[in-house]
Amino acid sequence: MAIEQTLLGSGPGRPPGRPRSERAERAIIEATLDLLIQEAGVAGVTIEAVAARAAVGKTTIYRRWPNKEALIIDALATLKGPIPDLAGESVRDDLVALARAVRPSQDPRLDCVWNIFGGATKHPHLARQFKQTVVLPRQEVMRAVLRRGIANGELRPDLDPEVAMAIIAGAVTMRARSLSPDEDLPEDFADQVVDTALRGLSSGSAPSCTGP
Amino acid sequence: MAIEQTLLGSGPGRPPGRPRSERAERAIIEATLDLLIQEAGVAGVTIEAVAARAAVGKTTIYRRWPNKEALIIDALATLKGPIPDLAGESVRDDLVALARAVRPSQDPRLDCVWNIFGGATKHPHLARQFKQTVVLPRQEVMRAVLRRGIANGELRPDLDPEVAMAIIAGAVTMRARSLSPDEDLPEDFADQVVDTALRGLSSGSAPSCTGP
Amino acid sequence: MAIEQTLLGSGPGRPPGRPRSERAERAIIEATLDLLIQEAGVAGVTIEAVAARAAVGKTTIYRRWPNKEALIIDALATLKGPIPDLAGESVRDDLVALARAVRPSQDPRLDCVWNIFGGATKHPHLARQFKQTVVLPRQEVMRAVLRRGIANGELRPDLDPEVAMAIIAGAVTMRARSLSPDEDLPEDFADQVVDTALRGLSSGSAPSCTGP
Amino acid sequence: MAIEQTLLGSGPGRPPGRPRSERAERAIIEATLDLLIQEAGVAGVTIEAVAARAAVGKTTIYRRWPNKEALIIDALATLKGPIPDLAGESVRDDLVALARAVRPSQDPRLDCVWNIFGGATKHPHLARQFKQTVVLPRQEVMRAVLRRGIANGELRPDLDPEVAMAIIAGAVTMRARSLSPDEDLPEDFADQVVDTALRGLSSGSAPSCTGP
DNA sequence: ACGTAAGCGAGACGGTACGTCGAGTCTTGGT
DNA sequence: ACCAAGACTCGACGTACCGTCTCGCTTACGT
Repeated sequence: MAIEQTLLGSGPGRPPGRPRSERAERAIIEATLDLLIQEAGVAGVTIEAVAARAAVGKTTIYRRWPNKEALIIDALATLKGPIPDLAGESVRDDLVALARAVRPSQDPRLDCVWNIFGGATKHPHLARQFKQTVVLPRQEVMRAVLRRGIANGELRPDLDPEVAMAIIAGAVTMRARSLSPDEDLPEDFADQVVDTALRGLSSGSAPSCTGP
Repeated sequence: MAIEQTLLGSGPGRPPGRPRSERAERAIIEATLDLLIQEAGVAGVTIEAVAARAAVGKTTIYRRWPNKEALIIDALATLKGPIPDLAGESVRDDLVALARAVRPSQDPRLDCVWNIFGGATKHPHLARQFKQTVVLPRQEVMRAVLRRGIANGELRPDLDPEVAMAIIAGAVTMRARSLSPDEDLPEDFADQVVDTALRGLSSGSAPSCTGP
Repeated sequence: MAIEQTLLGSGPGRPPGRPRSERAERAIIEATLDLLIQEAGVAGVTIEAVAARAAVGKTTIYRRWPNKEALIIDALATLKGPIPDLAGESVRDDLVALARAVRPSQDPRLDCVWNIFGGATKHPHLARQFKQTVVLPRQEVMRAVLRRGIANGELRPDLDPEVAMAIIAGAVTMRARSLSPDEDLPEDFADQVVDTALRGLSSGSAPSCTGP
Repeated sequence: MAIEQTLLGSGPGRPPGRPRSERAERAIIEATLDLLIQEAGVAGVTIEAVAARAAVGKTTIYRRWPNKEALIIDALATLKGPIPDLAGESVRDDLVALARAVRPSQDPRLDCVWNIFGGATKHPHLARQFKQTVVLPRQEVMRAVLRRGIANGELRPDLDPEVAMAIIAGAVTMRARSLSPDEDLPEDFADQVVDTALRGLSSGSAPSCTGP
């Protein structure tokens, strides 16, 4: 999401002038994340503090990101673990894998991102961009899994994938965000959620049982 | 959550001096909410702007709330509609009613609150307080409904109420927060979620049927 | 030259709100002058340094002066000694008194002002204002003395007061500005200049002698 | 005052490598002067602006001048017209010629220089250098003229050349620096000053006339 | 003809200071 | 004891230049 050093269609040639320092870029991201956890929140992240900790001029930060929010987003995006590889056999197992990836339990910093981009924020433009690059790809994968389940009969044929997605992803994130900073999600919470959702809450589960 | 005009054991008598202006208090809350929606975000809410718009001195605000966050929480708490009265007959209907109340669809401002208090925030202390006063009471009601359902056989006996709560509340809020500012939740989303959750996602719903 | 706390025709009543701190104002001016001499130049005067040394917020400075230059001018204007009282008997003695006042020898800081406001500067507006408040009044006094001399016969009747002013004031300031920072004007330089100017440089002094 | 491309005793041979571009040097000086007048002040002269306007890299400037001040001095030194050729007959005429040269009326940019180097400045070192190369040579010429006048009887024998110099040069520069940017010195101001100074201000001019 | 040494435009680098904004506190006179 | 107004200190914001440092390229000589 950082400002790209544009080439303007001039072909593959390097742009003129001194190239940007990769070292600086890394140091800035690192410093940002450090401050996020150390200061326990977005409020503690100051461009000036980031610059100082990364031993970098403020200019060098602003050359890459237009403002503080954008920097934080980018920093958090690097935290968001990769989309997990799915076994592709059992739909249930794939859903559990995805649910687990919502919150890689080892990194509590990730949660911040959800506080910054919910609905109304200071920078709706960036929120949109964040959704594009981080949220949507994951949703797409889950949607595919759900469709596969519907197609191969593992899931009900009349299931609305959007509702199902909201249920699984929503349950995990909601639970994650109600944790204290020191707590952590129970190891098997993703499993529980997926199993419970698959089975259904009601004792009857009528429709599918009342089949002929 | 506002600072109460303390009595400190001085008996039941009115505190001395001029009483606080109710008019000012209302104007402040109103101004805060106006700014929240008008500026489309927490960032646009400035104590100075609130004071100006409410035609009130900054002092008058700080006399009542210790800081900006507290004011915003309080303002949002007034938005959060009351806990709905439940018919108490069908567990399914009660759950739908609660799910609907998560997001009184007429007021998009409500969403902000979830952005402010997720996990790591600037003021964990206030987040905790917010949870106490706003979130927990609602959870308690839902938990009661779920327990009732388990007890009377409408829901599976082995259901974990926490997981169920995460599923229903999570699905609705997750969906709400992925809306554009102008969109709104589909009228019957809460119904869909509850019905889907009750029924289960899987086609088999085996476990409960295969009981001896 | 500072920004006045305007009353806008509201009569003699005090403006509302907390009044500006005289203590702060004095401290700011003092700090500015200290830095001017200590750092030996305008370049060493930083708003941030002034604020720090005066134990004052930057805002408090900017509330009173629109920018750095204006502050420095005002600070220097306080240095510029008052217009001396003139005996009013001998024109020669009055001119010497005025010439001496151009540069109150005890204060080398004064010179800076001339470096800031000569002709072309960053802030022509302020330069004009400075001329109005500081330079013109002094010129007026000297002009009056010269006119008196022309009228009462002490000076030539065909003398152009502007030229005479340029000669006397110019000679002193030029000499002053070519001093090293540690040097000082010779005690009696003003006397020498006035006497030399009165007498004339030429040995003949013809015109006035060759009169009939 | 520019940094010379040093030879270090290697004889008369050209230094190796690509020689410096004269075109760049000229463009830099031109750009500097343009900015000086266009922005009406030293403050508007930015190395970056100069580089941009001269279509030159900043490096190319810094290779030649150690800093901004030095560049400006050098630029202004090119403006300062050459020391005029003096007829050498009438002392009065020579003084007028020199007085005129103080401010070649066609170029208002020249004045700036006096604003930069008066007494206390940012770079006393450079001010000294400027005096050495620009001011002193002119003073020397004027001093010689004055001495010649004293010797050949055109000027009073007891005249102090320093005082006389201050009077003539001071009068012209003082008058010049009190001009608006659009005004210009009256054509014959130098003449007036010299004549007035020679004649003396006083009506009596006694001393030289009352000689035996 | 070709290598080598220095110049060139461009632009990123670490800094310092700018002038602005807002937070939360303090101080007036008036209700 | 309250109120509005507005000044107070403090600290971060995002911008502009400074003077330095690479980049890849372009001269011009001395082999």
